[in-house]
Formats: sequence, structure tokens, C-alpha cells
Amino acid sequence: MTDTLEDRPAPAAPRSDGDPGPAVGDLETIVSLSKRRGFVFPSSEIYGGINAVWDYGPLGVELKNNVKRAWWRAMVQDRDDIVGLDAGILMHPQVWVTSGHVAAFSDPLVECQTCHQRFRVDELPGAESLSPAEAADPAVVERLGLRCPVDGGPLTPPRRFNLMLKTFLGPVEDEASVAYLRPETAQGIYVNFRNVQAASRKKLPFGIAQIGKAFRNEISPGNFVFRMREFEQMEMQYFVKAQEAADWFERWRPARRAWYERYGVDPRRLRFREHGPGELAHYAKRAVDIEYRFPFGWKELEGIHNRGDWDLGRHQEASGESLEYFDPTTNEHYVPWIVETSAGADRAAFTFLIDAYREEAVRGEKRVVLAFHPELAPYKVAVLPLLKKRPEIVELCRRIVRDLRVDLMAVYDDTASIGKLYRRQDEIGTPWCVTVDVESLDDRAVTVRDRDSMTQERVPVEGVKRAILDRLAAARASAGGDASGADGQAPSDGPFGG
RNA sequence: GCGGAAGUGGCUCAGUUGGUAGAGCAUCACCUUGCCAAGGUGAGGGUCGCGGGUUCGAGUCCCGUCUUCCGCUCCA
Repeated sequence: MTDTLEDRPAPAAPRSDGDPGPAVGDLETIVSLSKRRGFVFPSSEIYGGINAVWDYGPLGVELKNNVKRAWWRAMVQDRDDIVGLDAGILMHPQVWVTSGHVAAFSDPLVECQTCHQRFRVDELPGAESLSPAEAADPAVVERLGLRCPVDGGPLTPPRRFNLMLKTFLGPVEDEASVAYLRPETAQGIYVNFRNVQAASRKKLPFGIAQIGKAFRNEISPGNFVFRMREFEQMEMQYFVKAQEAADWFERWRPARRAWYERYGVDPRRLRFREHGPGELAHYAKRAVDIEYRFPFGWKELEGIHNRGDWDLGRHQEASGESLEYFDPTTNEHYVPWIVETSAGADRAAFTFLIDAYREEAVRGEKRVVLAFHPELAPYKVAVLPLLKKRPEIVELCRRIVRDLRVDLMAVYDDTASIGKLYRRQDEIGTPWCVTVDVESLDDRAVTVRDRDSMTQERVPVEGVKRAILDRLAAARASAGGDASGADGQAPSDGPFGG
């Protein structure tokens, strides 16, 4: 196994030269557009904003919902080997002790000011015998003359670095009532493993999918919605026999990348990055990131991890409850291994937004287009009158919109000239526009305009919804085929298309 | 959290040596407009991030604070 699976070397400088793929919007442009058109707003802006939290506006919530729906479709709806779950954000505090999240962060740590590595005070040479209280003493570093054990650099006073957000359950705020907002959704799946398996009667290999909020006190949030303190994860935990874990890892890895490509992300801006031995998280036997070339560099979109039996094993041990699976084909009891795909819903939506951004020159004017995959577009169709001084035209528009709304996100707009109306829809990524003109009143037909091909077609009024739905279905079917990895048979059957 | 830069109408910005705010675009209304950001007229919208200080007077100077951006560390 090599240290890296990069498809191509990372660009030395983002964007300017040696640029993989056409230019995408830079961050400022995307942030401006997001706010102006209602995708993303700074949280609590009238009070000066709050760090690392962003709100989704009218278009943003549609985009993000569509992303989550597309993920759920690929993971749950299209498969018979994965089922869904929606666990609580609040969990028994012991969960986080068992998972290692509390232990890793509850003790006072010192940080080397040169290499920035962190250490428990009572693990430093010369400080092994300190009591917890002494180890937390702000003056302990100076008093004992402690230095960084790696490079001898100066150390900060001991501080608590807890990445989990804390709250209290019940009216009394004491130690016994402490609870954490989950820093990852995965644990909700692990502790429900037995319930879900029994209720769904799934046999290995099978998976549990979940979409939900998670919270982290990130040390350095930033880059718009890329790293937030409150964010949403789309995680799927796939439970397998130990011997098959490596195999499944190799199947999920390309399948997950293909999912992004299926919904329009330029393959040249996607790559895999393998975690090196020293980089692996405490739970991981193997980890590969899917990275996207953001305007601020290659960054992680999603992680695929082989977590072994670490999680279920730990929970079994700590809870005293058996989390073993009974394999009816071999009559064996064993703790399954887990192959996890962990994606960020916000990052995915952000990625689709950036990647869809196009600037086109039309007669010297700049035209901004968000070329969303139709399934992700906030609005699927806009109904526009060629002119609005004829009440019959407006009335026909409204009737068409009412009909479309039953099945699709549709919008009516008549507050500008037709060119400008088209332009507005281009800028928010609406794939289709239906235009009603004077002739429509006679021939009962309207014009359907396709944003990507810039083609127009005359369609009878009664057939408009069918035409749009057909186009949507075609877009869904044509892009990427069986990228979800459909049938969930044993690895040897090649469910990912061989 | 540490170092650097910045915060003026929805967006992008201007605002000279401190004298109580402007532009373009956007938005809205009316007229015009008959297929890809046309034009005309008009309107709404900012106590210049927030708090304090200096001053007769601060967007302009000082302090604090919050937020954002760029580097250092971490994850989805």
C-alpha cells in the first residue's frame, strides 16, 4: 500500500497556472453570490455574526435538501442492504467516554509552541507523579521547567482542549448532568447496531445510513461553510465480516467518488488521498479521503475508513452488552468490522455550488450560470410570461405553475423583461424555463428552454409537466449509471459493476 | 489559540489633511418592452461591525471587542 493514491499531483498554486479543469468561482465571489441570491447567510448577522456558523437561505436549504435526498437515494432507497436511522444529537455521556472523545480531550494538555503538538502533562518526563490538580496548575510548566519532549520547544500552560460542545440535561447544572452535543453521528449508529439489525432482520454485509447534525469546537474554523462548529454529516456504517473488510473498503472508495461525479463534479477536481500510518485516527485501520480542489486548496470532502471492530468492541466491553452478530450461514458469533463512509452535507452542497459556477461572456456581458445537476437545483422550473400586459398570459402562467408545484419546485416571475428573467434563473441554476407567449393563447403550446443546451422546444400546455419530469428523470438516469453500487451482494459478486 | 490584513446601503467599492455620507450594480413602482441582463422616470434602503475615548465636531485619530480573510494546527 502506498502513502498516496492521488490521481494527479496537487497544483503548486491554486487557480492560476497548471490549473486542473476550468476555473471555478473564487471564494469571495461564491460568498457574495450566496448571500445575494439567498443560499447562505452569516448566522446572527444583525448582532455582528457568530464565528463558524452559517445559515441556509431559501435557495440554500433547497440545494442542501436535494444533496441529502440524493445521498439518501443512493445509500438507502436504491439498495436493499442499507437501512436508515435518525439517532438523537444527545446521547448517554458514557458513549463519548467509550468512543475516546472524552478521554482524548478532558485532560489538561500543554502545547508545544514550535511544533504545536499537544501532550498530557502527567506523561511528560519529570511530571509523571503529578496529581490531576497539580497537572492542571497553570504554573506547572514553569515550576518544573517542562519542555516539549519532541523538539524541546517551549510549552503553553496546561489547558483543556475539548472539541465537544457541552450542555446540561435537567435544571441543575452540575457534573452529573453534563451531556455533550455529538461530535460525530457515527456513535448513534454503533449503539443502535443491535436494535437495527434485529428490527430490519438484515444479514451481513449490511449498512446503516444516517444524516444529522454534529458539533465541534473547532480550533480554527473558516473557509465559509467548509469548517463550521455546527455541521451536518451523511454517514454510512457498513458492517462486514473481518475477512471481507478490506474488500469492501476497495468497493466503497470508488463508489463514493463516483457519486460526486454523477452529480456533476468535475473529475479533475476530485482525488483520493490515503492517510499515512502516523496520520490515522485512533479508531482507523485504514483511511482514504476524497478530496476536492476548493478555491483554497485540496481539502477533504469525505472519508472512507476501515474502523475494524474498534467501535463495537469498545461499546460491547464498556456496556457489558453483547454486540456480536450471529452468522446463520456458519453458526458463528462475532463482532462485525465496520467500513465507514463519512461525508459532510455542508461540504457536499458547497462543492456542488462551487463546481457549478460558470462565467460566460454573452455579447460582452458577463453571465453567471450555476450549472447544477437538475436533481440538485433549488428550482427545477420557472414559468415566465413573454409579456405581462395580457392578463390571459399571466393567468395561463399561473395555472401552469400551480400544476407544476404539485410535483416540483417551480417559480413564477414577471418582474422584468424576458431576457432578464432568463438571466436570473441561470444565476440560481434553474435548469428549465417555461415561457408563455401570445401564440400560446391560440395554439395552447409553450416554450421549454433548457439552460445547459440553450435549446428551446415547443410543448403543449397539457404536456408541460410531463416534459419537465421526463427531462428530470433523464438527467438522473443518464449521469453516471450505477454509481451507487446497487445490489449489495457479497464482494465476489461485484455489486459495483465489476 | 498565535501572527498579518480588513470591516461604509443587498453586492462591489469611493469618501481627500477629522466638519455629521456617495457611485455602479441589485431591489421596487410606473411607462416602455414580443425570446436571452434594452430604455425612461421615480422610489426605498446606511446612526459607516459593536462599545468606549479624544475633540466644538469622527466613517476619518486612540483603546477595547466581535466578525471575516491569509498563514500555523484539526476534522466532515
